[in-house]
Amino acid sequence: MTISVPLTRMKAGERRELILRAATGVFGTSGYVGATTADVARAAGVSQPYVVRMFGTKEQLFLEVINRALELLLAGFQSALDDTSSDVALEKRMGLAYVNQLKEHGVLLSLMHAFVLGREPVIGRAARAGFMKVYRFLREDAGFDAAQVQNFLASGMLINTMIGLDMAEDYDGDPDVRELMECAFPEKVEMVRELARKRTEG
Amino acid sequence: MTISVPLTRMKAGERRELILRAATGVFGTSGYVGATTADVARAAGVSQPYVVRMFGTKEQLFLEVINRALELLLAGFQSALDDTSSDVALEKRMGLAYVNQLKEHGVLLSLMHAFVLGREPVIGRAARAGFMKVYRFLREDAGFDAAQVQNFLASGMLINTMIGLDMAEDYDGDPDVRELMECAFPEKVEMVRELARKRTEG
DNA sequence: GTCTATAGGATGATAGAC
DNA sequence: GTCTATCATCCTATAGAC
Repeated sequence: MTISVPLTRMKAGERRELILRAATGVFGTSGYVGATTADVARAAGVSQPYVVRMFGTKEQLFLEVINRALELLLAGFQSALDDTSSDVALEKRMGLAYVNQLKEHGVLLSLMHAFVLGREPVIGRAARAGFMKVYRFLREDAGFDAAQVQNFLASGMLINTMIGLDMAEDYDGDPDVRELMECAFPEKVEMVRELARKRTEG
Repeated sequence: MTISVPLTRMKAGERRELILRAATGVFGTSGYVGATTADVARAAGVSQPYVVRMFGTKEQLFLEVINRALELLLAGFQSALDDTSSDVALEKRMGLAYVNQLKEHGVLLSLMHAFVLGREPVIGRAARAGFMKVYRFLREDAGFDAAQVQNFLASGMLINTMIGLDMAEDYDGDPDVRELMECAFPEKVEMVRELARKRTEG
């Protein structure tokens, strides 16, 4: 009698997280429509039907991806809020928390893709609700005033855009791009460029 | 002998502009991947194969759409730059020129969709080049300093995001949304809401 | 829990008539 | 210049075995 359990078996919860991470990267790169469930499956090392089986539909998978991204983002903000040890201003700590989300590719970009699909009935509603959740966290929990929130979110959207553009591809080292990025996220430019380099090589 | 020319005939140049306008709206709503050539054809009142015939591929059509959008945007900026009659500050005039592009649906959103597709080989390159064109116009022609450009572009990306989210759909009249939008484009909130209303009704 | 096979639907693009 | 018909591809989702 041989062991019939495949070596690749694991608990559903673990696979779920694995697939969600993979999906985050894929949706971040290709967007909701452009990403295929087969892309996600390949990235996660499972079969395409399994992805669908586990999440029901591609749409539901995407919703879980952006909900997870929101949780990560708000958790990062909450940590920045709680960390009163450093003497760095709150606004700056929050900015760093935002940029730190770039460590996992697709977290911010998946959200960005959702944010420009407001006319999709289901995704649009979720995207608006998610955006407002962030807004209210900044306004209420973090205590930002209206101008601060606007500034903060605007910078965030510019960062998203430049990451989405994949600026490092054609303009790595371009002084104009460098100037723009330093303005948008000083102290973090090196980290961003390094991430881009790592991807190009890997 | 009867007239065999269909009533719908027109010169290619006119149809071209007609289709480009329609495509701008469709791509703005659904994004590059989500928009279909059939959607564009329907919006333009022509057949789907005709759209493909005229532009070669969907990709080339999209490239023409974003190039046209860039031309409109830069032309608007140039006008704001030339108009020295008013005593409004240049930065503000440029901001109004930006928001005025909302009058044609899809101009800003098509660009935004392109901006988050940096990893698409062809579209990504065009998107980066277009973004840098705007950047250099602001920096050199308009004479903005680094911080001004960063601020201006950040506000622009936030505006794009809120338009893309279609905020008016669920949050029309919400005081939080109103506050955020007034911050982002004062004097223009009414115009934007009116456009949203017109769409909902029409 | 995970896979293979495949159905079913949409979509980009071509062929060819008028 | 514009349309109808149609092909080939791709992709989501289902069925069912192990």
